[in-house]
Amino acid sequence: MTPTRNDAPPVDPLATSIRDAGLKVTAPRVAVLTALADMPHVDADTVFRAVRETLPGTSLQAVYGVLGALTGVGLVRRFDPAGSPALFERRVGDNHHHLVCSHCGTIRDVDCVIGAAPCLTPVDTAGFRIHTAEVTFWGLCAECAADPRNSSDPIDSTTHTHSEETP
Amino acid sequence: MTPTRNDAPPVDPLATSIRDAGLKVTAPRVAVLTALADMPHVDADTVFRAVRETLPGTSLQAVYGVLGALTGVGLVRRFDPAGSPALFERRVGDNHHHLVCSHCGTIRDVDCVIGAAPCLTPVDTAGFRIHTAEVTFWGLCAECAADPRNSSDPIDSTTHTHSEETP
DNA sequence: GTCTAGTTTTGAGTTATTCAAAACACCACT
DNA sequence: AGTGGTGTTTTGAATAACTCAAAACTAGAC
Repeated sequence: MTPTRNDAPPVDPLATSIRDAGLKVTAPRVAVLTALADMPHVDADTVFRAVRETLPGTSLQAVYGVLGALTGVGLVRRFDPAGSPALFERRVGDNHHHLVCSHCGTIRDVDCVIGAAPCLTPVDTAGFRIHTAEVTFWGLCAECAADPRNSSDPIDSTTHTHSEETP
Repeated sequence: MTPTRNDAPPVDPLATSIRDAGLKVTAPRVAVLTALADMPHVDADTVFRAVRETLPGTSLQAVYGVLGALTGVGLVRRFDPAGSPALFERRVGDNHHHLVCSHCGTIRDVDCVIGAAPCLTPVDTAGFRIHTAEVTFWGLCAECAADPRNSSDPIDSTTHTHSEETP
């Protein structure tokens, strides 16, 4: 215990990162970043519901706006798997990739061996000035692969719901 | 010239491929495949407008249905770049990848060095049974890179329109 | 404390896509 | 060649995920 005067304002690393990125620090922004700290890959609506817990009255549009702003300055990364709404994550700057379960939609990060983007370059770049190589691995997660019902699961790019089906 | 009897019915390779895939051969299906033969990466609406030329009265829903069916049997490949509607292509079975211009949305195919999917495997598969590695390269196409206005074009994943901006 | 550019709210609109029921047509069989 | 039945397509409507715009608000520079 050090019951001394406390005149040093608590430095909130979240607020600092927002400010350092050149954005104004606002409650919705802090709330969105906080929500993303708990949940690795979430869509805008999930962020919205999480933000509402701590900051009721926040609008969904504000969440879209905040996510857009944070993504724009590189504090958040956006990732659009086919058949799913856009997902957002705080892990940023390491150009990692994603494993997506084509049956239940679960997502796992996988490290990029190279680290920096673009970690890959095509043989023929067709004159493009490439800045990113986005890699998405599709497959069955351990859980879905273990379920005998999925043993012959095709590449059904339409069924990315997180549902359990009853036989 | 061999002006002989012609009693062998003309074998339509398109119709044959559809039938061989286990689907009924219908006019909309042939029309969609024909349209895709001309256009490498198009969205459902573009296919729809092309199909209408030769087969008026075809509904957009039919086009969605046909594209879904053809994708399901592997005659067509679907690809969902972030910020764009789903695109369809007939080039199939070679696991090729895509170059996307983040400024104008132009898409170019790039050969997969390996050929078969998954052409890549992450170091840690987290127990996933991976079947595909989907690689998308983002950058500026030669044309957009040449335009000095785009020389500092950021990774603006929101501007994938095929528009020209007037200064 | 005040001002102002940047944010958020409020309210509405759009786009891409899917669902469902009824009409229709391909093609296996007679 | 006709016919039946299942798979397709049409018709009509609904939905999810996002975007736009104007008015109200507020963080932070002065």
